[in-house]
Amino acid sequence: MSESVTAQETVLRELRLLIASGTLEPGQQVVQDSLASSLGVSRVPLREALKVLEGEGQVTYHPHRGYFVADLSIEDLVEVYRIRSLLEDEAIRVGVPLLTDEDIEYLEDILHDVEAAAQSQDVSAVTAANRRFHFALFEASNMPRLVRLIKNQWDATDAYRGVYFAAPANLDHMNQEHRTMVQALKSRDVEKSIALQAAHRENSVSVVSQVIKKP
Amino acid sequence: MSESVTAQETVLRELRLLIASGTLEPGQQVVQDSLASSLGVSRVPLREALKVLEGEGQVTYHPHRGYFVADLSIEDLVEVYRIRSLLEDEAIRVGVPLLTDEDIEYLEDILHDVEAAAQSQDVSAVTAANRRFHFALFEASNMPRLVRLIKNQWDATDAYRGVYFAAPANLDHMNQEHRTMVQALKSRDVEKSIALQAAHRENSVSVVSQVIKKP
DNA sequence: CCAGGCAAGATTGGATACAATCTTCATATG
DNA sequence: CATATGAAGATTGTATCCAATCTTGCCTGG
Repeated sequence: MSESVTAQETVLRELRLLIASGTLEPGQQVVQDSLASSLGVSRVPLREALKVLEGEGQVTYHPHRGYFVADLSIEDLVEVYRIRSLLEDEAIRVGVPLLTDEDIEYLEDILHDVEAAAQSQDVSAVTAANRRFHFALFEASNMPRLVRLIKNQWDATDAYRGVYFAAPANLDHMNQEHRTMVQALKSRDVEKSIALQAAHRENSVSVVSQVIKKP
Repeated sequence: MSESVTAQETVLRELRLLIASGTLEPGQQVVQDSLASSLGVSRVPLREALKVLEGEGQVTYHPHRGYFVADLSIEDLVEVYRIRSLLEDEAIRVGVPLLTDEDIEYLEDILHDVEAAAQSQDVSAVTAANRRFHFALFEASNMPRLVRLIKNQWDATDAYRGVYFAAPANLDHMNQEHRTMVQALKSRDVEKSIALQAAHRENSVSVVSQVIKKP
């Protein structure tokens, strides 16, 4: 025990999981009283965590009516991915020339994690490691605000992205792309890196859009 | 009277003003108890408003130590403006071809407001009208998430930008640029619009960076 | 003189209680 | 039958109170 962190931080992490896992379904109202007690806290830290998520667009807020899990339309999805491409292209453009050999070794280490997780069909481990891989690359840009914005865009679609990693074919494809990406990074080929990242995004946008269209 | 809004919204607006006007100085701690009572509310709505500002990067938060008004370094400023250019270029690229004649009339109306405010040396009116002008343009993109991100970047430098409009020479320059911009919009010249917006940004970044360097 | 530690005060974090608002549903009314 | 009304219940919004943590400054011991 004795997590020296605050309850709002704990609650925020929990909420992200609940949303990303779909336990809290898109469109659903977040009833503060029941959720707070189910998390073992009062409504105060829960409300503060919800305000953070509101700022990230993960939930919407209507005064006196409460918070609702954000429900992405196809238009929203397209917009999020367009914004991602603007921001990620920049992060790569700036970051790749700054990559040290150690950075690339580190990226390869993470890549092993991704592949190990893929091997054992552990979807949530794949998701986590994949995220680490891409953000290790983005962070090479040394632009913390930019990286934070990219994170927000990723989070916005987390509730839908899980399905992508469920299919083994997608996993193989992803691993292939990652390896090609590392090759491009090693030769510090900015344009190729950007193109590969773009292709990577396009794959998931098409899959996620089908999930959204479904219901 | 009977503003049916919530206290947290009111407080949020007040806080923005306090920060933009420099009443709350960069780096300064936000003491919740005194600020809350000076605003006539309890700490709860204040804390929720502060969470929103934290998400926008207007204040920083350290658990058990509190909120501090964000203090931009030169590197932060450069990053904010680089991000702005990525996002604003896109908004213009998408929005300009969609502009209706009515939209442009509306923009010219706002432009009159800006010039009237400039004439009467009303710095805060200039700031407000100038913002309306640019965001009316950005909103033509029909990309609400993109517009919101741009807003955040503007807010991040609001505490410093006031000085730009204080000098009459800058005001003349700005009006000139605005008029040229409207001409470019009328001919739906995307590239020229982007270039003009970029020049506009460059002016203020150089001025603001001097303000930051000073202390 | 300086480093470390300890106690008092200040400040933030969170739980509870109550007020304000919204939602629902039964009832009345045209 | 459709619509308005209004009261009860549900839910959110905020104030207050107490607990937890941090800061400050004094004191001690070296």
